[in-house]
Amino acid sequence: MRPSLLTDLTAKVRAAFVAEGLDPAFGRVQISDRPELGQFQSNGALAAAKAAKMNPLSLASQIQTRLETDEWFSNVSITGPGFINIKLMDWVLAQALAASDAILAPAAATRGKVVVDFGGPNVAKAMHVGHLRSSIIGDALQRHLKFAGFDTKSDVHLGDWGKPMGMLITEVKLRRPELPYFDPAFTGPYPVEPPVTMEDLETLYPIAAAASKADPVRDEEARTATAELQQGRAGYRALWRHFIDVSIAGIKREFASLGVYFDLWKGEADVDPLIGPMLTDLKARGIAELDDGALIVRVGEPSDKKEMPPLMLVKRDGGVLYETTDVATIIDRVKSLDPDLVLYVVDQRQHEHFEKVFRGAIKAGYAGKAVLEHVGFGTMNGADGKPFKTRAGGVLKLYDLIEMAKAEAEKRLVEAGIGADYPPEERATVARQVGLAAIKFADLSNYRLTNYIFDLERFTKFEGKTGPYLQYAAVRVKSLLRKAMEEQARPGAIAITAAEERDLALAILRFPDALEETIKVRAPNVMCDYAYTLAQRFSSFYAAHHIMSESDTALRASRLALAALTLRALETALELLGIEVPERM
RNA sequence: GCACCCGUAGCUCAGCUGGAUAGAGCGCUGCCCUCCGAAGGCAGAGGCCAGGGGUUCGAAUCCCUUCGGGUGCGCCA
Repeated sequence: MRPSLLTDLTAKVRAAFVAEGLDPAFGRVQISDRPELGQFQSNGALAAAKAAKMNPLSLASQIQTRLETDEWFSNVSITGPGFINIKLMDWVLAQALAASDAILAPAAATRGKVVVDFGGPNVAKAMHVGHLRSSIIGDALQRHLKFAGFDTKSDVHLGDWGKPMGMLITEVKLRRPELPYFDPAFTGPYPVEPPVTMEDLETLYPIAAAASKADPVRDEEARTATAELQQGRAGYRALWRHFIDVSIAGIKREFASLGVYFDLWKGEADVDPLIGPMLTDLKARGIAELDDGALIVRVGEPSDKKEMPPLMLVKRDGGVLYETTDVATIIDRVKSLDPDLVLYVVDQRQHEHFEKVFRGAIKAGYAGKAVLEHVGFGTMNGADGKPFKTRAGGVLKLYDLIEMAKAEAEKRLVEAGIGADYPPEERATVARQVGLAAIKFADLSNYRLTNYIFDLERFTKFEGKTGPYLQYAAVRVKSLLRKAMEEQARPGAIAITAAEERDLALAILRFPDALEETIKVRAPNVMCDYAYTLAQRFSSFYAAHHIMSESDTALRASRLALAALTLRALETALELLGIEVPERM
């Protein structure tokens, strides 16, 4: 973990507690709730006094006496029942800022290996708003993990092996039975040209799904086709391969337009070869058992508040499920990557599924040293509070959502009179960056488990707590620094003198704490808050002190340096959230 | 029925490893551009933290319970 001002302070206060013969855990320091009393506070004396049956005020006083000898502190006071308030010398802030390069730079990968499983697009299905949260949150988390020094591998985990594949095969068969893929006597080679386009698949899938739901005969056909595909029927495999290839091309485009990156493009089908041996192994060791024709693993534990259904590996009809591929994927990842942690950024509604898979994998000894963790999230709802739908009641495609956001951003730019003189390409780029920032920040700034209401008009507003506001704040600093450059005004040594500088410095220096907290709770809204507070503090500073007209050149140089550092911290935070900052807007 | 998530300002949301006077944005009121980008800043009004019990010196935070909303519960993903 990278050190921060807060961790340094905690170390000092801990030392004071230890010197009093108390547990260092009591020395935890936090940002003060009462800024007029101090910049930081420690409430440890209260808890420590309780544990040691001491008087909290006299204990706090002893800690105070020890802390007062430290040259870092300009003031250590006690208020209330024993709160310790701390103010730092301004030179401590200046010194920390001078050394802040270390806290704002990415760390070398020394903290272990993490696999982040997110996105989860399905073959043949257009990506829709349901994929948005997983993609945005997962991407933000992988960026944070990489930056903080974890060897991180993201995997899109394509949905390419379940019953939807069987449904599609039967739908194509119904429409074009003459194709060689359906002729059992055909010995190949099968055509190289795909018989369907991405658009075809997107049309066919909902039809096939509806048919399956409405007609038990069709459903049975789909089930059979899925089983035959999984058992290796050549024509089906060849046709399925086309589905995959056509789909992946489209899916890659979608993720690229979102600015979301994956290290690995694996799918459920990739672990198919592992499934047979895995089932054999589980049966041989008596971990899996037959129950009513299906192969299951009982994963209930005595401590369960309610009965946990078993992990189902093979259905009565011989088909496997995503539970099966998920367990096999753990085997695959442990074998190829041997991670310390695997994060599954998937809708909270699948929580029980993951609980079963994790228990099964651990019971079978497949997880290696990896901690398996489901990072769930809530739904994105429409204005009515129900999961987001288009006006027509359908599912909104991700592509269309992005287009809407771009158009809305464009509208705002026109309203604000920005970019009228920009070249068309730059205008389009800025509209895209602003639209994406609006969507991403709105999504990420809510705690991931809460359901939130999607309101594009509100998200794209340039005022208030929005992505575009943060971009604006960063762009404004860039503009200031450009102007300084033109006027040959150079940044210099930072000296903290004014209240707004102090507040801004403290905000910048909180970056490592925001980073670590985001990772610890796997929740990017922490970093969103950091970025927003930082931008606000800068705005206050900027409004209170006119920099370029400052006649004291040392002071001007200091303030320029503070502005430059703010920009660096803000851009870094936004980058971790997957938000781009234009040069101007 | 059982389990999980949630209920905080008019609206949208933070805060939840217990700590002082519960925060932000929008909206509302009033100020601030002859000066670096006002998409901004400053100040203000607005809350029995769903209700009720309990633990504690101290509860929005932990426990129990009621009500209200969402989700899930063996052969879909």
